[in-house]
Parts: sequence; structure tokens; C-alpha cells
Amino acid sequence: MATAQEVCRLAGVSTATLSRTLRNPELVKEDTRNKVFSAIEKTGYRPNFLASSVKTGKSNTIMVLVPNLINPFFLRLIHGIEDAAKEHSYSVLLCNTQGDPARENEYAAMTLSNRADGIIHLDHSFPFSDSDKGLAEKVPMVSIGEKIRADFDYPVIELDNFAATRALALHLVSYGHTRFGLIAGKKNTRISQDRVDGIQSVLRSENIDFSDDMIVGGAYTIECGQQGAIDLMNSKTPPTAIFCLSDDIAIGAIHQLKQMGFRVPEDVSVVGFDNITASAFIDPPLTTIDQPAHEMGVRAVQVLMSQIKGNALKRQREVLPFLDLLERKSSGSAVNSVVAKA
Amino acid sequence: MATAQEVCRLAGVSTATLSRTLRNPELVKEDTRNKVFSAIEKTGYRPNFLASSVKTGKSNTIMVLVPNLINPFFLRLIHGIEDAAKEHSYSVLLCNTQGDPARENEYAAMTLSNRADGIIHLDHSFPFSDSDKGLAEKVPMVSIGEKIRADFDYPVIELDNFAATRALALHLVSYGHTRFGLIAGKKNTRISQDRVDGIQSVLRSENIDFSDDMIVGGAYTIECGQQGAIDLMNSKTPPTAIFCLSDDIAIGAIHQLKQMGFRVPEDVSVVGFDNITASAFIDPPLTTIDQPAHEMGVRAVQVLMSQIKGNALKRQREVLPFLDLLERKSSGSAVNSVVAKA
DNA sequence: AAATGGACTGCAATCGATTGCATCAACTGT
DNA sequence: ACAGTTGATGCAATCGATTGCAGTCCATTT
Repeated sequence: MATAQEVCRLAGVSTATLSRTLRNPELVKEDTRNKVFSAIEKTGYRPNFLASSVKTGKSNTIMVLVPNLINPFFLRLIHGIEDAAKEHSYSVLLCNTQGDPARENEYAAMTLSNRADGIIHLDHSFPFSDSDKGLAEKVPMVSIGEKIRADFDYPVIELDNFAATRALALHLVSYGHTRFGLIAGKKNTRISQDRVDGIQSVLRSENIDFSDDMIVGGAYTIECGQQGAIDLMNSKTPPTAIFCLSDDIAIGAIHQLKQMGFRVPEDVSVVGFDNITASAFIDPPLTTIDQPAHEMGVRAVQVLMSQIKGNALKRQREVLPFLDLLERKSSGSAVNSVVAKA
Repeated sequence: MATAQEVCRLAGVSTATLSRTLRNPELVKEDTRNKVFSAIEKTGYRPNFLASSVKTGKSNTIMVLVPNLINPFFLRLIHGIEDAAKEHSYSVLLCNTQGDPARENEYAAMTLSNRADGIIHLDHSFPFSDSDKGLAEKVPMVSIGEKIRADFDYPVIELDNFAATRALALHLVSYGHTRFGLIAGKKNTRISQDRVDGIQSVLRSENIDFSDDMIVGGAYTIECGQQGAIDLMNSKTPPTAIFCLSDDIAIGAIHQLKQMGFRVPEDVSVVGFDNITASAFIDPPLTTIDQPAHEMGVRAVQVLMSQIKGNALKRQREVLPFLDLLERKSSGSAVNSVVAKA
């Protein structure tokens, strides 16, 4: 690779002019510029990204902390992040924390050594260790999903989970369901709470009982959906309709219900959350909430970039509306359910 | 953030000793080391990653070029890559080329400016533009899947596609199938060719005809699987068994076949390729080939690291065996197929 | 006691850019 | 014709590390 010196010698200019030609062309006279460009062309010179980064103190990189690469919802988020980052000439460092706090912390600490200019955080924990907390105060960060640490100032991009599950609940109530179950991803998170609250807000006004023991689950996985279906259907009052807090959970639940001899939706209705690609193609196609995943990723980058540029944060929470309730075939009337008759 | 100077002043040492304490501790006397460490602790100092990278010329980053973030198979690969990279203290720059050569080229060129030390390439094209080709010769690179440019020296990690589809074909033949269709991802690629050859090697020895017009498709997507099923079932001699070259394709095909009134596997058997998580949970559960995706990612990193460290390449192609033929419920006997009778 | 050698440590150059300041030429206005 | 601008360029310091070389100190050898 040609060095800057060679280019400069060939073009008959100083390194200062070389640098200006590339970064602030308007400061350089046109024919000088052309000389420089043709010298660059001839030598195949590329400015060393690392060197300019040391000097400017910006790595033009954002770090994405993701708990796993299985949940298809994260992929749509990452896709959005990637697109938006590219728009800003930023690169994306993908960090799979595997839900491990130590690993998460290790990655997050990399921002403290200029490895990245900011963090987009998809996990529902706090990525910095206590010892780094003080230092972390200056690291631009935005969370997607929910915010854990109230004592720490960073913005969050979230979905209007309350409204989304309200829509789902209204949908199921309109079919005449009165016995509900719910399979959660992570329990005791704000997301889960908001979603349960959304459901309750509908059921209460309909005087339908929905108690905590009808909430099972604990992971956003297919396997969790299977186990959740087993638990719910074996309870004293098995539900005729099941809210699944992700499409993966719903896929597992439907699979298990069929395995157990229940028809979906004739005996049990199942609704999901996320709208992953596969959910339109399972049997029956899944009724679900379409999340604006790509847009959430894009917004996260925008907010982060504005932090990186040093702007004050305008809003601490940004709540996006859900896109749509997709009514497909996994939900329907409860009148002929063998479960209800039992 | 504390600077190196402060740490040095506090510890009463030079920056040289600071650096050595962190990078080559064995060169520093123990009590000096301790003084340095406690000064680091006190100040919260972190060495600037960018600065050390300029000096060493290594960015400790590998770039992963991926055509999309939809195909779940890529995710397992990326997972493996990430794990292995972390093992080597390397970070992963995720670059979504979206199948666009311009975008791909733009990313690849970043290695030329020390943005990354090497490339792992999951697309089936050649990431560098012709003008960069000369420069690219020195960039460590490894491809996963297949190699496109014969004139360019870089290693490939591939699956034994031939053996895999042979296993699938033997499986289907043992059920008595004689009329086959195939829905490909990208046609005219080495992968597709090898897979078709594997099938042919079985069918020829059974004297079963399998002509090119029974090969449809063109993308590794669910939608392509749907369209492929339509095309195949509307042909003059519709097949009783369909090879799908990815699980996503198979999911689309099965969905479509059911839509068209065919039973799977009673009328038409469908087999997939990849073993993504969802494929065990669709109806019917998919017979498929389990690819060692994680391991392929890991191997790719190992080979790349050895290139980065300057070792000569030992093998140009590394062919991994497939893990398993998972016989599930989407494939079965052809005797009662309405398709065969028609 | 002098010489040898090994273990530590510091000085200062270096990596490859960016950028404030100085310089110089050309142009403007009076 | 001359002072004052303006525009374009170069000089050299700087970013924050790493590292070759040289110097110091102390223990060992003869």
C-alpha cells in the first residue's frame, strides 16, 4: 500500500494538503485537488482509518449489544441499525452478549477505550459493571426495548406495548373468549408488565378474571412456548386463548397444542407478538402484532448519533406505536372449544 | 478519562513501562508492576485502542460480509464467528451487503484502510471491485460456502453438499419416490451444482430420470419456496418429492402445497436443508440436513487468523461433513399419493 | 577489585493521519 | 502604488500508544 509520503511527493504537495483534499476539499484549489486525486489514483493510496481516528478521537463505530442471534426480531432491529449507521458513515460492531453479564460488561468496557463511539443496547440489563459506572456516564448509549437503571441517564426507544396487547385482547374478547393464559418472555421486566397491563385494562372493563397464575414462561424461545402450553393446559382452568409475548413462543405453543390434541384456533386461540417472517407460514398462520423493528433500529441510531455529536438529549423515552394487528388464522371463536366445555 | 501521563506521574514511571506492564508484564519488575496497576486503578485509565492499533497496524477486527440478515443459517454462522473471534480478542464488524455489489465493494474496501484485518465472506460473489483487485491481494480473506474467483487465492470453508443431498436422495428413494422436483436458492452456483450432482448420482444409479426443468427457484426465501411449489405442481409431471435447498424454501413450499390441497407427506414429500430452529416446529416437522453452521464459522475464523498472523495457507478448500440427516415427518411413502395417481 | 552479564527502565523516534498558525501570492480598493 | 484582504499552502505540533536502543544497577564470576 502506498503511503501518504509517496502520494505527496508525486503530487508535489504537503501531507496537510493531502488531508484537506480528502476531508475539506473546499479549502483546496481545484487544480491542486486534481493533482492530488490523480496521484492517489496512481498509487492506490487509502488513508489509514486508524490514524485519523486517533487524531479525531472518533472511531466512527457503534457497538450493538445483543443478547442472542436467535430471536428474529433482533435481526430486523440490527438490519435497521446497520442501514442507518451506514447512512452516517458509521460501522456496526456486533457483540453477542449471550445474556452473560460478564460478557456484556467486557464489551461495554470497550467503548471506554475508544473502540466505539456509542452503544445500542438490546438487552434488558445494564451493560456496565459498577466499577465502570462512573466512566460510563460519558459514553453515549441508547437502549431499545426498555430501561433498567433509573439512576442512569440514557434514552430508550420502546414500543407502545400497552396499546399493542390491548389490541390483541380486544380482538380475542370480540371472539368471545373469557379464559386467558399468557406465556411471557422475561418476567418482571417493564415490557412484560406493560403488556400484561394492556391486557388487564381490557379484561377488567369486561369483568373477566385474569390472575397471575395464568402467566407462565420465562424466555423468548420456541421451547419456552412448548413448555408454557403444557403448563397452561394442565392448570385447573385451561385457557381458550393464549397470549404469547413473542412469535417464537407462539410457534412453540401451537406446535405443542397440536401435539396435545387441541385444534388451533377451534379449541385454543393463540396470538403472538413481533411478526417474524415465518409466522405467516406456519399452520395455522399466526395472528400477531407487527412491530416497527427496522424503524426502531433507525431511530436508535439517530438518537445515538445526536448524542455522539454532543447534543443534549431531547427525550428520555421515545415510544413508537405498533404497526398493525395482523389477524390471521390462529385466533377465532371460542364457541366450539372442547376446552371451554370441559 | 485519565490519560497515560497522569497514570505515569502517579506511578512514577515512564509511558514505556506503562505500556510494557500492560502488554508484556514479564518485562517489568513485580513491584513496579504493582505501582502501575494501582495507579491505573486509581485513575480509571484505559489504553486507547485506536492509538495502539495505529502503531501496531492491526485493528483486531474482522469484517463479516453477509448478504442478508434474514436467512437463519447465516445467524448460526455469525454466532460461530463471533464466538471464535472473541476467543482471539477480535471484534466483529457486521456488514450487511444486501446482495448489492456496490455496497459489498464499499465494505470490502474498508479493509484497505486498516478498518479491519481480514474478511469473512458469506456471499457468493467477489467483494472487491476490479480497481481494488490488486490491492486486495494482500487482504486476508476466507469465504464460507463457495468460491467464485478461481484466479484469486483465498480459502473456502464449505459443506460436503454432494454427500448431503445424496443422503436426502437415498432417503426419498427408499420411500419409493420416482418423480422429483427441486427448488434451488441461487442457481448456477457451485453449491447448487454440487447438491444437484449429489442427487443425480443417486437417481442415475436407480435409473430415475431427473431433468433440468424440474429445477426451479432462485432465492433462499420462503416466498421463493411458495412460488417453486406452484411451478413444480403445475408442470406436466408434478413430483411426489421435492428437494428444497434451504429450510426457508421448504417452509414456503409446504405452506403452499397445503394451500393447494396437497397433503405433506402423504401426497408430496418435502425435504429441506440447513436445520434452522423453526423447522422442527412446523407442521409437519421438516426432514432436513443439519449443517455444522457454528463450526463453519469457527473454522473460518481460525483460518483467517492464521492468514492474519502471516502463515501460509495450508489448504485452499476445507470441506466439512454434514452433521446429520434429520428424518422428521415431512417425508414419507409415495404409495398413496394422489399426485402419483394423477 | 574489576569485569561480565542480566534484569529493569527511560529516552525518544515512530505509526499515519489532522490542524492551528504562519507564510506568501494575488487581488481589492482608494 | 500601497496597505489590507482573501485564499491557498506548508510547517510542525499533536493524538496516544509501541518499541529499539541505551543506560543504570546489582549480582555473579574470576
